[in-house]
Amino acid sequence: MLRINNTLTRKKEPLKLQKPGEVSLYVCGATVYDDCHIGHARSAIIFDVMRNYLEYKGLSVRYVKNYTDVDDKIINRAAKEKRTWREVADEFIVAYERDMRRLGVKSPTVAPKATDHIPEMIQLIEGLIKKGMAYAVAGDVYFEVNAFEAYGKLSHRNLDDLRAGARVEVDERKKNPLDFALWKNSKPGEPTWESPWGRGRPGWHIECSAMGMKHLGETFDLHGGGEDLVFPHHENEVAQSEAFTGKNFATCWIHHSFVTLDQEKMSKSLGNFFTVDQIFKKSSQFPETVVSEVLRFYLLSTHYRSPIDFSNESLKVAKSGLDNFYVLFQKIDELSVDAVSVAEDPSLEKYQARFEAAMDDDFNTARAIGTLQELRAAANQFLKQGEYKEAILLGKRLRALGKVLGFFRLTANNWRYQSWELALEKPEGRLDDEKIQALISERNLARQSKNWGKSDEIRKKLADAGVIIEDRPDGTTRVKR
RNA sequence: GGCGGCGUACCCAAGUGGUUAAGGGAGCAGUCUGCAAAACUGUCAUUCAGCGGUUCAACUCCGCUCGCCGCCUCCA
Repeated sequence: MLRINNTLTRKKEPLKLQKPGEVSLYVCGATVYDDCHIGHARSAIIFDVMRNYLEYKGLSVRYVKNYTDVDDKIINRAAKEKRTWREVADEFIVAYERDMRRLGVKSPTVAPKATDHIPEMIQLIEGLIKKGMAYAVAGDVYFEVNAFEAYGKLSHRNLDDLRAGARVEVDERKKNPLDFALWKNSKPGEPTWESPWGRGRPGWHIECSAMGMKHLGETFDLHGGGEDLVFPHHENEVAQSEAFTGKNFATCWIHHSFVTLDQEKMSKSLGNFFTVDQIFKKSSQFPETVVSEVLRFYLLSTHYRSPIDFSNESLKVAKSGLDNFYVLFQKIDELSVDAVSVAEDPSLEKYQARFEAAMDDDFNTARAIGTLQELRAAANQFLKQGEYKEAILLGKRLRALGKVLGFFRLTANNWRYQSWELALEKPEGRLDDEKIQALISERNLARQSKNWGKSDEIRKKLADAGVIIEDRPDGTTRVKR
């Protein structure tokens, strides 16, 4: 049974669904004002894996991940670059989608944009005013936190503790300094829409409530995002949504931890981040799928609620971990045994069971990867012992389970075996298949005449071009690029 | 100041109130090999930041200390 850590209760709870067999999942996506960095990649990959696993378990997942395309940062960037806010937002939506594609992240069921939901937001705000939960002041509308008695239940804080004013600018027009804007009177040059309170634009939190309710209904099973969104973003979403509907906004809240750099949170404001695009550009001699799997392997090798430190060394380790799997696949591919004729062997079920037990325990991908590695070792043992059918079966199972995590999307032939250090060096002249084969034939002739000097020279030449060769016992040569 | 998290071998990282503390990387030894690589085998924490307490039994529960980090302002 799948259990998930719920921020609301701070406990692992069994997944509870409103409709059997169907999961509604809402994730706060990106505010599109810049390229996304590894931290965003972590978020996207974690929820992609959760979604995959839910589907693997036979559930149908309706996954909504939004774009916040109206926001101060977008407006500021546009002003700085003398462009329209729309141009900026569109540019980074395209960039985000490009990065998701490269990362192998599947598209959500719906990817709504905030600006396509202005009428829904206005409706929500009007409802809140009518209920006495919000008030308008000179073109702005604020949510009144004192009117919502459960305020703080998600982030486990109470209004007294929050001691407003400590870090928030006090606005005399607010009844409570923690009251937050649902609607903002806009200044000249800013995006604006007609509203009952004059021309203006939405506040930060309301878009998620509006989009979520529209695409998933008033209550969703799962709502996720980064740890830093717990307060105030998600707390405010809970307040405004539940004040409006009188129902729970989400049954279970999932929050993941950060990617750090030298132990410090990677963030735009600190400037200590690597963008996804940078990583792909820096390692352009590897096919994108290879880089993508390396990033995934690295990001999933730590549980999602623990911070993970980013370094080239970690990527190197992830790369060699994947190499070992692909070497196995390559060896299995070389077998002449017909896989189709191989019957399932129930004794191999245990590996799958362990994988599932790990994933059922709050999506413990680190442990799940451990079970894949055990499975790999077992398959290698079978190969060593000449039990090819068992090896093939395990290989198939390995690929199937790896798929849930987004691994093994390549054939063994298309994987690249160079170690990760090469990724940060300039690309060497590449050899095409024909040249490689010619060199190998030449080397094999040299080997036959025991001309080891020449043989090693050719090996070196191939290695310099990024081609690794291994001699098999039968005298043939395995090529690893 | 308030709330929360973390500290496991050289590195990364799981984990449990009680027979062997996953797995990976690196290292070392061996099998194999012209060499190399891969794979396989063995080895690599009597110990889980420190100190107390609860318990028949704790690394796992409680308290304190030290260190690191996050949120309380935009942030995945």
